[in-house]
Amino acid sequence: MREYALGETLRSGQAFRWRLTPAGWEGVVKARWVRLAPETEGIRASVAEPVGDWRWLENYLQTSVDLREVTSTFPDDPHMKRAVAQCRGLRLLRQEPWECLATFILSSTKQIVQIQQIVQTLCERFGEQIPAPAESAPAFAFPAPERLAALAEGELRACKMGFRAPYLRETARLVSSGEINLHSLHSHPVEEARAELMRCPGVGRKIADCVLLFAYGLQQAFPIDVWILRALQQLYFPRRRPTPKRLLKFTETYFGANAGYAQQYLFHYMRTQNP
DNA sequence: CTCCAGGCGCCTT
DNA sequence: AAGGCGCATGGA
Repeated sequence: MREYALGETLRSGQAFRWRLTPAGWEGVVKARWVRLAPETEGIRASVAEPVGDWRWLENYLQTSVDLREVTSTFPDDPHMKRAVAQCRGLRLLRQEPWECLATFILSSTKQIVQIQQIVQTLCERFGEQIPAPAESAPAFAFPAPERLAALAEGELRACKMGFRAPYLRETARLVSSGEINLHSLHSHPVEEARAELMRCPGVGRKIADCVLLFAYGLQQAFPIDVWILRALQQLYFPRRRPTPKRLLKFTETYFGANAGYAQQYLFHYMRTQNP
């Protein structure tokens, strides 16, 4: 593994369950409690129970991705150069599809801190408790779709998710019933996979693209949220205001083979720039 | 107080 | 097709 900006990656708005403690970043991956701490050579990982095979974590963290190779495919313009300089070591995680889909349904018109709070409450109330060190806070798996589908809407609303509650509940039902199969999306063309995700209520183009990128690693996905919209308009279209359709076409052609990665660098660049 | 947040669904033109 | 608006909730 080469450079890895662990803290930047874990709190860059991709995943919402990582908390910084004096001992490191604590979170849950594939129903396992994990603590991560950066070291001079790599990342030190602690778990609650012994594991022999670490591929689940290497895959989640995407440690084997060569970032220089990725960023070398970015367009050669001053904005991307600055973004790359500012985001050195930033990576895309590879998350579990269900958790990613559910948490991004909860993300609409919410600030990242708020999303984290909602997700934490949801997991504490409805997730299975999992082994964690005694000195650590109790840990919970992300609730299975079956569990959320069986809840009353009011139980979800009590987690402060507001109007997103019926969206999450119905999506949980679609997934748990098998009407939508998240495991089969890997083998579909990206347009089909996107359309399938968008069958879920509360999932439009932006959230579908987040799931395609953050859970399936599809680099053709380029989520356009308010931050990216501002970035594109300010950096690439300072004079004219292109239509959303035109803007989408631009992102599909301009950012290259790792467009999804470029999007995450732009997002983080915009959010960490001047106030 | 108002404005906005990693949007979406639905209703008008 | 394109634009406007309401939706819960909380922070700035």
